[in-house]
Amino acid sequence: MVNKNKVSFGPSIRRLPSYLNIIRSSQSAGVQFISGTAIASELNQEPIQVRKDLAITGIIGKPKKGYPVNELVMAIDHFLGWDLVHKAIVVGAGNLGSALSGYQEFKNHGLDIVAAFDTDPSKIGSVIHGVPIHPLDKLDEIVPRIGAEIAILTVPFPFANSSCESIVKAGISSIWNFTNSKLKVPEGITVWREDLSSGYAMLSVMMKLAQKSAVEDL
Amino acid sequence: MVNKNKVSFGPSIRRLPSYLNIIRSSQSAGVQFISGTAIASELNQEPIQVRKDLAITGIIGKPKKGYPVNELVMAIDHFLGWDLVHKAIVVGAGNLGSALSGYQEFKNHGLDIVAAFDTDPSKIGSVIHGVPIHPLDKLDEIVPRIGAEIAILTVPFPFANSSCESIVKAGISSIWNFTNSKLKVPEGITVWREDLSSGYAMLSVMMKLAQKSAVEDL
DNA sequence: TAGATTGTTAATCGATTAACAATC
DNA sequence: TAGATTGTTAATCGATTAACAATC
Repeated sequence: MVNKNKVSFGPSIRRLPSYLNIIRSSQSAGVQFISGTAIASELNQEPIQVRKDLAITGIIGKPKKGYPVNELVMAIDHFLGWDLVHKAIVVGAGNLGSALSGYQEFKNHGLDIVAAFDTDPSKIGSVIHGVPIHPLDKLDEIVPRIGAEIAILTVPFPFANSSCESIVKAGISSIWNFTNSKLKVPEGITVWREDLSSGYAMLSVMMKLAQKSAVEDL
Repeated sequence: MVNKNKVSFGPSIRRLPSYLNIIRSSQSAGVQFISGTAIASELNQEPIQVRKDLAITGIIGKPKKGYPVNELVMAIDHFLGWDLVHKAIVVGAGNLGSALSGYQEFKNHGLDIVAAFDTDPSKIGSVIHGVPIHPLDKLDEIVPRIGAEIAILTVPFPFANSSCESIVKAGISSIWNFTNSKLKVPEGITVWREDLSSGYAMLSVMMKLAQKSAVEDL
């Protein structure tokens, strides 16, 4: 039971969705085969990296031709678990929660947002992007009924951990955490934290470097 | 001019914002010193990793006591460039754009969202979270006037590259890209892509692994 | 056929972790 | 003082990149 929470090939997994985008658009263009070289050049990457990444999905390409597009799409979808539908709820129906509820793309990846929860009485009862908003204290009752597996957590920071507890208590075992809070969860609960601050940290540092090298270029 | 676009210490930079959160809350609790050990245990990390990460900011700790909280906050803020204010615009004033405009936290990190742009006539002229929405074709005129440096790109996928072109033409050199599109930009433009799909890919694969190990536990 | 592209094996690179003397 | 915590140096680990024979 070692490494229970360690996902190998993290970087490769994170790159697969970009490949899938490109491959899918070749697919709808009616192309039969796509080479790792072509995918790489589209993304400004090295071809060897694309080949290594695709290898983890189990797909086998043909020398000179590339990878069979239809099989490749299926292989990536399956590897990512995107060929299965998971019902999800949004907890915290603010702007971000609304935005995610409306993301058509997620539906193509098997993420089916079926309900949202909030404490604001003015929101409860209304519907955003086809998703009904329920009172937060009905989690226990509604989650088992609708069979939700995933909670998308978009409450304000101070409410993150209490909401998380309610979510776990309601029987959900996977949480996509958009708050800045490091959630304290019992063993067996899967959490992925989407950290916008760290994204801005990267942009900000890159900006500093760009300015510096622009000065050096003078 | 090698490595112009390579940021060293990427993983460390991405972890710094989490540390900053914890250190800031110690700061407001009036604590004078915080140890790497304490930060690590808060985040379920190894202390050595925290020490290594903090070292890149130039801060020096005191054996047995830890790091001086006030100096540490300043060191991280400065290293990340968060001690400077950058004016930003939102391009694409949908739900996600609105959500980001309202993020109070970003303001604390020097990100000042001063305008939004959209093509939808029903949105133009209105104000979200204090941010006025302008017509997209006024980018050229308004960006130089307000001195915006950063564009937060939250348009739907098909409009990503054309919007990006307009943004660059208007004189902006840093783009925070929330679309799924790999942007084609001229040299010297800094882009950070915030990729929600790759986040969901990670969650999804982790869910598969969790189910598998739950079965193995029987 | 000739040559583009594959999968594999090996080399390099960078990040994480370990070990430990220094020290407040 | 004793011991917790630091910064540094070395070891390990994992990811990326290079090299290349196999092949359609």
